[in-house]
Amino acid sequence: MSKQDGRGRQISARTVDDSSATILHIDLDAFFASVELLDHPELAHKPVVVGHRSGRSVVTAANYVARRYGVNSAMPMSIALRKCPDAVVLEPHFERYAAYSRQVMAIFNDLTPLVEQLGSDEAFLDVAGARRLHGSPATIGGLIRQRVQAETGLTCSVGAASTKFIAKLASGRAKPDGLLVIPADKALNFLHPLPVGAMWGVGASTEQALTRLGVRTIGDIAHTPLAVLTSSLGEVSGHKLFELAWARDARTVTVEREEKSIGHEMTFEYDVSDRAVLHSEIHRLSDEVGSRLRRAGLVGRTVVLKLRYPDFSTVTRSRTLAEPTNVGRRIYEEATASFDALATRGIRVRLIGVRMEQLGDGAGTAQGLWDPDEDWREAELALDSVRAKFGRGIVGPASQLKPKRADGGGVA
DNA sequence: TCTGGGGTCCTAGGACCC
DNA sequence: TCTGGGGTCCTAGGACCC
Repeated sequence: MSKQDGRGRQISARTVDDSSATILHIDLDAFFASVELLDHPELAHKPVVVGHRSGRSVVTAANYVARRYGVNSAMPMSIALRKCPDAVVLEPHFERYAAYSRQVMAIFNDLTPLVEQLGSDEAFLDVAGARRLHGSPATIGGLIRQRVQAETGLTCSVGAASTKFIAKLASGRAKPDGLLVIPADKALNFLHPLPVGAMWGVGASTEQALTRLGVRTIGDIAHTPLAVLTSSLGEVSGHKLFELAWARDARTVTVEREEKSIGHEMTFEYDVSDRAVLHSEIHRLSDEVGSRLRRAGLVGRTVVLKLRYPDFSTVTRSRTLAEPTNVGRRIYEEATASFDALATRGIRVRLIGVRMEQLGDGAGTAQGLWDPDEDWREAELALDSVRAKFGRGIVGPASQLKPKRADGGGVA
């Protein structure tokens, strides 16, 4: 088995000792865009972005051609189209992505049970125990790349190292369609020249704070006194960054992690001030959160309401219940109470969200039982609340009563 | 240029108890 | 009358990631 560098070029397997690099990080290349291109191969050499063309949407994914124009995921669509007016915009198909994701994760699980999935397009694998069966880490990485390509038509990039952090950076450097092995004794050579922004956990804000300290590379972090880092970034973040800068990362590959919160939120296409509309939206979101809790067999104790105003400032209000619940109606009551305490007349809202925290096992409680009628009844209640406001049989003013979702779909 | 939706984690202040 | 220190829970905000 040979290895490949970051552009898919073959390099000799004998040049690298991969025996220490038993953690793989695998990342599908431009995942959503690549799935769309399977259906539109004629667009492969054109700039393609996945997302909605309309007002407030952002780029969900961009292929590598589009990225050459400076287009990236999470970028506002309006900016992306200004940077790349010829980009082909494709609507997302999340269920298809989920199906491909399951298929790819199944390939990983074929090779080792130690798979930690991150989102829909990434995973860490611990292949230390899979070596006898499948070969060295680089061999397994190559095998995965072949199988993913052959069975789905998608390409992925693989990083192999002795820690999660280095493996993740390595897959990033291997992109697109590459494999990169970083043996343990080469980790610092690889790590120290990289800019601080490459670090996991360093975003725009932390990068600014580090720049103020004159710290530009990961090597600079490693040679900054720990006390300087902690006083500027906080105790925990300072320690973490310092340890990672010396390639010390004890995190293991964890197969299952329990959920800490479940929530839904939505951005209106136009700012909404009508309280009846906002109430019924809180109702819809609460019902969705409730039914997701029930499906997962969970209950929650803290209800969080989130509002974002037209100036993009965001507030949250939370209420902790004496008794945990998974009933949409209860969630709605608490979220609405928070809303009413917060929202003055004429307030305009850009985004509204409902989240449930402090989750616990709902099995064995009365509320853990699934009531198939409940969502239906609550949908009726939501309608009633709107009718009570405007009178039965009218649906106006349409622009306010039917907030369009940012994705263009209507809301009942 | 104007910012989605799903999350996790950290900080800091205040209440409350011992 | 003035005042401690630790621990836990709750709340709000913000950074960050995919």
